Amino acid sequence: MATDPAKQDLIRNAAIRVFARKGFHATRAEEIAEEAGIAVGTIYNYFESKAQILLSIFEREFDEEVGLYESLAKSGVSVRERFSKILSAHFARLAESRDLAMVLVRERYNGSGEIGEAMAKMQRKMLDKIEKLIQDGVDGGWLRTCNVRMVAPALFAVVQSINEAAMIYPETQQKAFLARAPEELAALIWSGLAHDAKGALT
Amino acid sequence: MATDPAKQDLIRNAAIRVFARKGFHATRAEEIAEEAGIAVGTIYNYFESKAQILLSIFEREFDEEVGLYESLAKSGVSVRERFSKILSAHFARLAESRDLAMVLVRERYNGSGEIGEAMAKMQRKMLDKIEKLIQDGVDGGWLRTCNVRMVAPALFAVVQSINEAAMIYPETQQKAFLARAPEELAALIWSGLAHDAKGALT
Amino acid sequence: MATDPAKQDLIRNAAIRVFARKGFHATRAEEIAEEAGIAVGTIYNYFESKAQILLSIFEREFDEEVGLYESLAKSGVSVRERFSKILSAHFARLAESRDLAMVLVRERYNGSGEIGEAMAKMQRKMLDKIEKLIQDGVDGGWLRTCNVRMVAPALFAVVQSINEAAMIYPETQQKAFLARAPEELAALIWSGLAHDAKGALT
Amino acid sequence: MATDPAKQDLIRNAAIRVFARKGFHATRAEEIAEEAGIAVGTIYNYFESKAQILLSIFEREFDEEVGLYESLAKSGVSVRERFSKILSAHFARLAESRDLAMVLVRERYNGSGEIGEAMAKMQRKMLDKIEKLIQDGVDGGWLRTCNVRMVAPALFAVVQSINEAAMIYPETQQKAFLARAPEELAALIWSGLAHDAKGALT
DNA sequence: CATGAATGAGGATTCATTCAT
DNA sequence: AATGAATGAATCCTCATTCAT
Repeated sequence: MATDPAKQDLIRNAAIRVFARKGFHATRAEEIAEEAGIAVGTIYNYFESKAQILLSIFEREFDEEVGLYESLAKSGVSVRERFSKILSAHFARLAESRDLAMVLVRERYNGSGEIGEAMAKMQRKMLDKIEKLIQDGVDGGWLRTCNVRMVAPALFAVVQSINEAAMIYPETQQKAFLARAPEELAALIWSGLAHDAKGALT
Repeated sequence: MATDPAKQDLIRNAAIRVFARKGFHATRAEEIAEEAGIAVGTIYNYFESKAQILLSIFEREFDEEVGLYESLAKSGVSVRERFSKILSAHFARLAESRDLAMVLVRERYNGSGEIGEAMAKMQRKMLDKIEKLIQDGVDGGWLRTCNVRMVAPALFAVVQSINEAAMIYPETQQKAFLARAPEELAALIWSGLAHDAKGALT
Repeated sequence: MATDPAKQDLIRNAAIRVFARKGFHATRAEEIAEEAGIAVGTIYNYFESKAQILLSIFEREFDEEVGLYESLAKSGVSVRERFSKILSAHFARLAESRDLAMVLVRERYNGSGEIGEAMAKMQRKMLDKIEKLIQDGVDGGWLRTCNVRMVAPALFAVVQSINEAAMIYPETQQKAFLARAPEELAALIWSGLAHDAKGALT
Repeated sequence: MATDPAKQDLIRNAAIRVFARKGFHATRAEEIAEEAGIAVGTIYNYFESKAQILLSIFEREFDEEVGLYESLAKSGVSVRERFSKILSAHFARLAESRDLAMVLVRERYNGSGEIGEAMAKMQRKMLDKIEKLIQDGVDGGWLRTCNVRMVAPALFAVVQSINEAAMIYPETQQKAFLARAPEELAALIWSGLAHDAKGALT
């Protein structure tokens, strides 16, 4: 089992492109290899299975996002700013790679067996972070009292809905969505949660 | 190709249960037949393919939901009440069948080829309805001005997020989620969209 | 999983022929199917795996042989006659199917994992029977005292050596071997090779 | 193609250990390399293929055994002593390496194609030697008249049966088997099993 | 000579779908 | 219409072997 991280990235990124085009299940290992410009066998020098590639795509994304949450939690910035930062960072990443965004949305529940477990675990961890963020806001008086276990997934979903919208609407409208997304969503979320519902996040 | 609707339902409902348990791709036609208490071959007297079963599950759901929208649009009730009615109806259906809810969320993007097209089309249609609902609210002064193309999917996502939350959190907590969902989500959505953000939907 | 025993036999016998020709490992599932005049998939309606076919070949043989031992044990015939009967029966079966004989010899240790375990278990069971047969002979005064745990496998091996010999020597000499085998082996086992040995088994 | 005999031995011996553990077919070239403490590629500097390693294991063994026969044939010792010497030498080698013994028994028929031919050829050659040994005994009046083409493989098998017995019975009983083997087998071969046989080989 | 990552042919197994009964 | 055994295309993954470093 080889471990060169550059080649792992090569394969992972090729996989992202093909998964985005055809979906995880419809993608054959050969196609990933072709896209990466390598032989099929090489894939299996770097990943245990096709499913593991998918998992590693999610892991990498979640690690980064969770990392952001944790660094913000330590940074002492206000909850209001944390929301801003997170939304900006999130959509910046999405803008970077439409393919990645597509895969993250489409294949969220496509793991099965061990991989499915691992992916569910990651999502739970992610939600825990969001819950904590909201709870901090409530405790600090920035946000109204609410059921965090319910609001957290709702926020998570709202943010991801932009991806979904972009996928469903024609290609030409995708850019516009992403550009306006942070502002619009912030307004939606904030006005819904602000203690006295006074104004948007801006 | 036989058309007895009762048997079609038998098969469709069996499929919903198995898809919920194992996911669309991991489900074999044989398993659906077993669950329905019939032979594999019989499935193909009522559906062209496994994918068509999935499509028909979505079609039925979307038809019902879209029907509700349309009847509400003609009924002349206020936008505020329309939201109420839609959320109630939606969660009533979810409460009826957790399995159905699970399938609707998980398999949203699992169609490929023709079936994928058909499913995307349905979702677009659904969003159109929601957009129209919001636009009506804005035009009537009930809702603040917003980008409907963006807010519509967000609302759609918020509502579905409850399903996702229920799936990710352990079984024991699922009941509680569903019980509180309509109230909590209404508050979230309404306070976020109401023109002067004055109070919750209730 | 279908269970028609006739078709199971069809497949098993086809497998015996191909295994004899090419060896277990060099035989592709497709070849067995072709030989049986069916499609590959059908094999897997009747056997869990290629290895299971091999196991089932051995099981059937061992069951028959063990059955013979058990019926002889209950029959009250002398040990001397038991040897006679067993040798005759054994070589009669071999004469029936050279392919089967070949497979039984060649693939004795080719199982691995679970199948390997199962095959080793069968051989142990077989040896137990032979040990018991010899012990009875010793207890009854027909045979000299000896280490049954050692002599049993030796006898087992002697009998099987005829197969091996037939495999190694050219085809034309195979018939002759089998015809003379029971007599010659009985003499060897009973009296050894020393010039002044007492007499053959008859 | 390198020819350092020390490294060839290193590889061959590593292969013997792994073949004994997992069987020839289940052993990957990589595992042999690991066991030998070298890289996979190195194996192919010393052997043409994995099958060639197996062949070379057999060749070495057979050469030694055949050499023994030939030196005995020239030495003028009695047939009775030749048997003694051969059995002692054989079991001495077995005692030295259980792994080797295991491989010799298990993989006897696992060659295919050219390697299979070569291995069969060696076994034929071996049997020729044994046949000659027996024939000499018969001609010299030491052994009773018998069908040498049949008795030779039987003797060969009897001796190897000890390996098989050791493999099938649990590890703890293996030592005991080997210690008593020469005596017990000599008795069996020389005098058979009949109660009134004349006497053991020594 | 040694290395070990890259290669890609090869094969077992699966499973949606068909169709003879 | 119902059945379920038969079909065989499809695909993941393995692993012996090569060869650039």
